Amino acid sequence: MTEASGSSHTMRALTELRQRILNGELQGGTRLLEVPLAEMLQISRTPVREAMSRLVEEGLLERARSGFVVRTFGLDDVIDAIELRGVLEGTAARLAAERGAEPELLAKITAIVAELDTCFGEDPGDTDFDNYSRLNADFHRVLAQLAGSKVIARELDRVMRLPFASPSAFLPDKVDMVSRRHSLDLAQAQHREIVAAIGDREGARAEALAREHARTARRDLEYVIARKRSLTGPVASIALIVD
Amino acid sequence: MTEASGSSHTMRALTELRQRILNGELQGGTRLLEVPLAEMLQISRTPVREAMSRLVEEGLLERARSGFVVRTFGLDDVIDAIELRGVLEGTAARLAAERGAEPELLAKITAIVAELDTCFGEDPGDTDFDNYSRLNADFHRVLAQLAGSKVIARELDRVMRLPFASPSAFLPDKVDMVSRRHSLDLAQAQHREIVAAIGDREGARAEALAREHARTARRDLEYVIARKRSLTGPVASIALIVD
DNA sequence: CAGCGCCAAAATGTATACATTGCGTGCCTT
DNA sequence: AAGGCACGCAATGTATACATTTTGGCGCTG
Repeated sequence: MTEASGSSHTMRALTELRQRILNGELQGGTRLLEVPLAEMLQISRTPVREAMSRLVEEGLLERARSGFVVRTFGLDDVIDAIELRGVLEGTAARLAAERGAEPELLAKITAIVAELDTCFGEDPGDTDFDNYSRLNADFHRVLAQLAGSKVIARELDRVMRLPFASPSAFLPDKVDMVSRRHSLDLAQAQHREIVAAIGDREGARAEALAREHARTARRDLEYVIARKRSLTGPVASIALIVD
Repeated sequence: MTEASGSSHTMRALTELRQRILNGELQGGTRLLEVPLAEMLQISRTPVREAMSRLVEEGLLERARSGFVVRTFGLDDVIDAIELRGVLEGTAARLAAERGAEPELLAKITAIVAELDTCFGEDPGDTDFDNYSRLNADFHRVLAQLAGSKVIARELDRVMRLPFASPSAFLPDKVDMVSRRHSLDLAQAQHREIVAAIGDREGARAEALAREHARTARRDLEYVIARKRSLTGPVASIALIVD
């Protein structure tokens, strides 16, 4: 939605490179050379450069003395990114409460929380993780908007784009669904509380709750890392990064 | 220091454009066209593009559907940026206290605070604003490092680069030095308290103090805006922006 | 008169050739 | 043999020509 959908060469290079970085194919510190990449993608250096430039904006690459390198993330950085997300979401929640959130957005996030409930079946094995993941991402997106601040929403968006700061990154497919379900129950209760606090204009409480929510996510991540042998899919990068 | 010193065409364009944006010559929302800029700077479109791309990274420009526009900042955004800075510096201070700051950095920031004292002469009119401004920037830079987190330092750096979020942006030359001096006294007292709280490992207190410090900066800004007729120099952009 | 669609020109996207820079290697000098 | 200078390669920086997309306006039509 935020992404310009263009099918130009730049976009293809952007998508391709982003994927390879998130996959872990391109490890942190790897220098990206324009010519080999251009040859690999069968395009000229120009759109490659353009794509790399945008990946710097996204925080996945860094500019070196000359050229670009893949940004390095260690376990410490992962933890810090989640901490940061919690702080920013806390701020968003507090400001939403203090300044009074747009009723429309408040209704929207309430609806999302309600819909999240439908992902939880009777049986723990019955949880709709995919749907939860999508709705959870929506929750955090709307939360970012609730403060009604372009500046804050923008920085929050930046942080969430860091490959692991996203709250949906910790929902791997096949990992011990029963105990994951436990985490999600807790997270869902927190969603409810955060929205309630904003509705009640209790800024400080909303902020504290949002921070706690992120702390839960961090614990989830630590759990995932601890069992990373059984991981596949979108979190593979984390498994590689923290090796 | 962070800035690559290169004297290439790209760097020249970057410097030139940045200056014109901060000057207010290029107002928010202005679309930047490559060809006219290239002609103006007597260079080709390539380095112009490159420079604009980097200005997106700095947060001064945005990418539109196609091309670039100068990012728009309103008074609300200015306030939010300062709020955000306070939150991030608060986080840095808290983490520094919780995790234990590097003694070397702690010594460094203590020295900066001490040196800041030397800027205050007996007479209010005797204040060395320039030196204060420089040291104050150092204080905030070191504070950003104290958390020992690349991720947090990076985002904080981003926010501080926003033209007005920087705590040194509110020290215009000729404006009512006596009452400015009052603000600086307060700010300096806060500097001291923040460092003390970090040294004492009082995370929550350090966080609260850093936030309060930013709130002081916001009040300073509001004061500056209120009297903006008498402004010149680096804050001229604010005067334009909030008109 | 409003709305739709198409055309032209202006602006960006892309390719490619050439310039410059930085670094490593090897030879020459002492 | 060791040090330094120079040459050359490889990579990015820059210019420019060409392709594609976007946009705004004009005229047609309902």
